[in-house]
Amino acid sequence: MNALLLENQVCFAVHAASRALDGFYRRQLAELGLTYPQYLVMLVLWEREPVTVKELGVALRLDSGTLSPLLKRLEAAGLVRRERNASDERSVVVRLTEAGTELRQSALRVPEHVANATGMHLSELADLHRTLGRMTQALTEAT
Amino acid sequence: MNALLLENQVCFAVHAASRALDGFYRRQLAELGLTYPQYLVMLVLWEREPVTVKELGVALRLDSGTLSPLLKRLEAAGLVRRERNASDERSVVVRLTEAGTELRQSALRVPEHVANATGMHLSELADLHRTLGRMTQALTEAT
DNA sequence: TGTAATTCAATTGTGCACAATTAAGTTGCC
DNA sequence: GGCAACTTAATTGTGCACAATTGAATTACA
Repeated sequence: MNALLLENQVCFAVHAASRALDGFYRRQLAELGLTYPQYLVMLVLWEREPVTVKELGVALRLDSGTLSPLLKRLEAAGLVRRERNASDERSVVVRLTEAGTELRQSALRVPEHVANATGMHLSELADLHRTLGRMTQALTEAT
Repeated sequence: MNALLLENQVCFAVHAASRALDGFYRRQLAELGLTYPQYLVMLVLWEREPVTVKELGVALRLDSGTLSPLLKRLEAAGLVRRERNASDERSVVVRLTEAGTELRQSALRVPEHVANATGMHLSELADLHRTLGRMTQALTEAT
């Protein structure tokens, strides 16, 4: 077996799956006016608002180079507000606007659509979730 | 269970795994002077050269908007040559240079390093590969 | 108290991804 | 032969990802 064969590389399978998922979300989220990474940010906000940019970065493993312009676009779309923390001027707190809060209702049906589109059983998805989590953890810690 | 909880979403697990893998490859491939997508293109070329841009797009599921600038960077790095097909001027054929061919030797050890870094057994990786392939297929076909 | 180290966000620059469009070339069909 | 339909790359524009740097603010501590 040739180690360099594209078909043999799990890396490519992960990469391709990620893009396929991204593409599916793009179609689903178009009517909400969100991209996939913007949707991920909104998920965190719907869970526990307000959050700082720092906290968003930890939750999503993204840095400010990605988050700053993304949050500006969400702000321009009227879904979030950003304000400096009065007690620590270094940190920026992100809050939902009313429109941002309301968007949650429209987003509720998305996960089910995606789960259906994968053609997999919930138990398989749970397995996959667990396996990928373990792999991500190991890769993050590896040199 | 809250369907919109970030932790419950397989989508995020796939997304995060893809980026973790990308990051690990970035470190591994830095000394070869390749990015991860460039490495994927080189894998195809090492397998079956020459190939057209079209064929690369099919193999990697990427369009010319991604491939054209990427191939120009590989050409600027002296790893590939691009030339129009004489019999069909629409198609561009990509070939390895000598340096591009030789780079394969240095790339041979990369897959093993990655496999180790995932902390998973080969059988688990094979399972994961199969599962993701199935999911990607289903998502691509879904509306 | 004053300074060094740290924290946090923003910015800059490079590269990937994809939609939409453009342009050139080929093929099919009358 | 001539025109319509199709194929193939390239380009343009938008957005994500991350490294490196900058700058402001806070904290630690000598």
